[in-house]
Amino acid sequence: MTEVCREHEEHRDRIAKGKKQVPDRETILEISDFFAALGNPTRLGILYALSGGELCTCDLSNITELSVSAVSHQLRILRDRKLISFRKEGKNVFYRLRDAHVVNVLSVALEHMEEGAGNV
Amino acid sequence: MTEVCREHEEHRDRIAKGKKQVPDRETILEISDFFAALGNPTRLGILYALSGGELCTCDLSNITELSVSAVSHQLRILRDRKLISFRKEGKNVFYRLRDAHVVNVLSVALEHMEEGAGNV
DNA sequence: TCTTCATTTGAGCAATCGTTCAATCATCTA
DNA sequence: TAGATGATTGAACGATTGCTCAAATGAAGA
Repeated sequence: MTEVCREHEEHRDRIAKGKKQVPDRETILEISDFFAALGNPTRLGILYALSGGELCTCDLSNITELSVSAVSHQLRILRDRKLISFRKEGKNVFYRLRDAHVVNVLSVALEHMEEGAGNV
Repeated sequence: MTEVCREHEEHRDRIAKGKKQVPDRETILEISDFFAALGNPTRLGILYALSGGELCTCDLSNITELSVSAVSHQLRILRDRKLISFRKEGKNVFYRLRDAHVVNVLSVALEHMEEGAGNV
């Protein structure tokens, strides 16, 4: 690490330019946390399911075909990452997508998949 | 898992609706792989750096302040996930972002961060 | 050819992740 | 109040991740 490949000026220039593009460490960590939350099949399934409207924990357990406990653990992660919010009604807890950005990101990802990222 | 909370019809209806929103298993895995690739600070830093133009492995090692080996391992993951492509020039290998979707996704994520996902 | 430099690769290891299981909490109803 | 039901929590575990280190590969120049 830290060594520039040779003493070529072009390397130093490129490095300086590239460095400018990288957000500060804290922002990087926030954003990668956000993506990491989406980077799991169970959580992604939960989010897609919620895009059709609010659902309670056991509904999500049913849809994902995972234990209520497993789903609850994942819901906590999605809550912590601010991707979903919830309301309590009697014994049930209903979850919903927290904002439009989640939906946007999901659709851009689908584009990426569909537009032949798999071939080319 | 699998049990509907009670015998309420509304649960069955919601579950049916939620299920319809979830893409098939294979698509879910593809998309979550895509997000998982973005869900790591090192890889995210690499992608942001590359948004300023192509860079070689040792440039990226310098920018990320990680060993060349560590960067190379992460570059392979980004290559496998089709997020970047590369060209060889002499002893160097120059990497670049593969398509506009990556940039789109990154900007939507930034929006999500900036628009007070951290508070509310 | 031999050497050097940029990069890749594979083994190894600590840290993290995702699930299960059992226990607990919270709310409703009898 | 007791019992039932929905949800959460924490421990435990195997699997995966991300790094380091050492070795291997590939290209350029002496």
